[in-house]
Amino acid sequence: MRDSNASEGERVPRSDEADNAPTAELPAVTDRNGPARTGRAAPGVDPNRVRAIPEAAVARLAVYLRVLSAMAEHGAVTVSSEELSSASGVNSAKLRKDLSYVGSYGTRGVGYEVDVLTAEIERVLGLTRKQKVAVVGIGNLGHALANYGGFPGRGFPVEALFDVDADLVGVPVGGMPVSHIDDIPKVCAQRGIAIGVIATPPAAAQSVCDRLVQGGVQCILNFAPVVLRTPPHVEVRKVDLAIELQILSFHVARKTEQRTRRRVPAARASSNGEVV
Amino acid sequence: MRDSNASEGERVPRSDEADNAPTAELPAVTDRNGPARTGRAAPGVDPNRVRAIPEAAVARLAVYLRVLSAMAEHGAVTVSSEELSSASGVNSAKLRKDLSYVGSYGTRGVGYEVDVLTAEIERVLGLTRKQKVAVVGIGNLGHALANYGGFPGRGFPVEALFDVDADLVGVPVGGMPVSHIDDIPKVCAQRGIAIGVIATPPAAAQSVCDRLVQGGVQCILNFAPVVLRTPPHVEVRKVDLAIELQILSFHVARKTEQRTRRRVPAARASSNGEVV
DNA sequence: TAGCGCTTGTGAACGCGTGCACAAAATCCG
DNA sequence: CGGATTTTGTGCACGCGTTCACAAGCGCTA
Ligand SMILES: NC(=O)c1ccc[n+]([C@@H]2O[C@H](COP(=O)([O-])OP(=O)(O)OC[C@H]3O[C@@H](n4cnc5c(N)ncnc54)[C@H](O)[C@@H]3O)[C@@H](O)[C@H]2O)c1
Ligand SMILES: NC(=O)c1ccc[n+]([C@@H]2O[C@H](COP(=O)([O-])OP(=O)(O)OC[C@H]3O[C@@H](n4cnc5c(N)ncnc54)[C@H](O)[C@@H]3O)[C@@H](O)[C@H]2O)c1
Repeated sequence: MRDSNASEGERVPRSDEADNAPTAELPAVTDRNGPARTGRAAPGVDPNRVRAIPEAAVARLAVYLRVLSAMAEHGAVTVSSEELSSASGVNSAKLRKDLSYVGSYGTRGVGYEVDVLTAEIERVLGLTRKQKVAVVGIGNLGHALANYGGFPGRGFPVEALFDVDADLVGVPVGGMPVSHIDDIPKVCAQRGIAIGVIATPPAAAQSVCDRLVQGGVQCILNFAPVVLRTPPHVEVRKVDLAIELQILSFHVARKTEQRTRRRVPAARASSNGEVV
Repeated sequence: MRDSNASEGERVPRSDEADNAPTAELPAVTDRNGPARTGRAAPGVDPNRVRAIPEAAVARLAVYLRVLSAMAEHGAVTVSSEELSSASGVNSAKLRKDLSYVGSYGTRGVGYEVDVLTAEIERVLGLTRKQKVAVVGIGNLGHALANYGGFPGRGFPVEALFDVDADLVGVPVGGMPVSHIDDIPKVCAQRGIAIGVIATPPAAAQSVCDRLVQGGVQCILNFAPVVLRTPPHVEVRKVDLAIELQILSFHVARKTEQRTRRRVPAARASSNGEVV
């Protein structure tokens, strides 16, 4: 996904390490290792195993978390891998493999305790500490993001808003006044903001990104359809809706093409000889 | 990469065909979304198969398209794989491999003609025919989507809006009046809408999805944080912003954990001698 | 307590995507 | 006109993620 949106993780290294960089693409996901704190790594497990969690698995763990929380609200106490996987839309073997990255918190013959599993996934995903979010570009999309209750509700309080528009500065949006983009570095550093969301026009995105980095922001979620250049330590994820639509469009085209081909058996051959 | 988005189209097959689902995702990647080739996922060997383009490659092709269009505006006539790849944030070998799925339209020693390459990628992605889009749920997000010029501008005209709210029905948003969700099947079928975008509250998403499918929609872009169940022929991609934030949060956690461990030299060395 | 049925956890195989490295092709230039 | 130069296109190898299949483990029951 994957990604991403799967599909994804397209970070461009800044200038210096420009060309031969192995970089980007699946930026070396993890190596968390076992015990650390919080407790007993599963008994009998290789003591100092350094395990990397595939990014795709991280994305799915977040889905499991959402499903688990819905199940908990519904009163469920335990859940089997079969139930959880079908509710999450994945294969049960894959689910168990994903959970094995988290640790061994299931009971054979029974399943998983919903609250335990929830807590452990949250621990691994680093959700025990709330990450503060700043939104830059309070236009159509920025307004929606600022008003959205789903972020604070999931441990991502929106603690700063920025725009360049003088008419917007000072105006409260979603209960938070908009600041000017010149203050991005200062405000982000002061408030300890970890995640920056860019919802500005594409032309402004890179400069906004630079200021966020300057302010100590560690991750960026980018809605502007441009490739951002960042230093290696900053993680970037992009959400490009036009690309999503184009991927869907591709599938439509493929399907209708197949259907047409089936109806008209004598299709032409393309230049490279393959049947089209 | 999903992630992304994934990526990562997590479609759950409707009841009947339970396990062998092609899945697709990543997010992603993308990532974005994820794996699963675009060719027929048929278990049997399809002899004269359509060239299967990896979904990740499709996502990147869409990026190349955007970059190419920017280059064309800038007056570029030809472009080398090196230029295009660095502007797109990918490895040049990968870019050439991606383009090879499209065909051989480059000139060795020179590069690619911008307009030719653009046209060929558009052809492969099925962008030669405009795909009509409907947006359901004209709230915060739906408003932003309906007002967004980037969709029509890229060949995805928004041709219908729907909401359940009686106060909204009939009101024009972004130049298009809102219809009632009960009319989804009828209107979608009439106007030949291919892509449905779901921006309703999670609880309403599945029923909206069902109606879109009923109206003949072939693809769905889902913003509601729920797993949609659809018949096998309907392609679903999800955009879950909370999951994006959680993935970023995971990276933050990993980094700070590493940093902490490094500061506390009591850390053990792993068996293979590498510093942990 | 022993046996049985159920579910977890994971080793191992497989398949796919990525990156490397180079031959092929086309242009440039002397 | 032939060699040097540039850049494409791709065969191949490697590594990661997915999937299978099953042993290990736990609770229940007799
Ligand atoms: N609206 C959507 O549904 C949608 C969908 C996909 C992508 N996007 C992308 O998201 C971004 C925002 O879209 P939008 O529809 O909200 O645009 P918008 O024009 O409504 O809002 C942009 C906002 O950014 C502000 N801005 C302009 N320059 C700025 C700068 N240098 N620093 C800070 N703020 C600045 C503007 O004042 C405005 O408030 C765009 O890049 C767009 O391509 C939007
Ligand atoms: N706003 C964001 O930035 C954001 C971010 C991430 C995810 N989302 C998700 O996107 C979806 C929409 O978010 P929003 O902020 O726009 O919500 P919203 O409450 O502002 O808007 C929801 C709209 O859907 C309409 N609606 C309710 N039930 C409906 C039904 N059965 N059929 C059709 N329409 C119906 C409502 O009338 C309303 O207009 C939600 O699922 C939310 O979780 C939103």
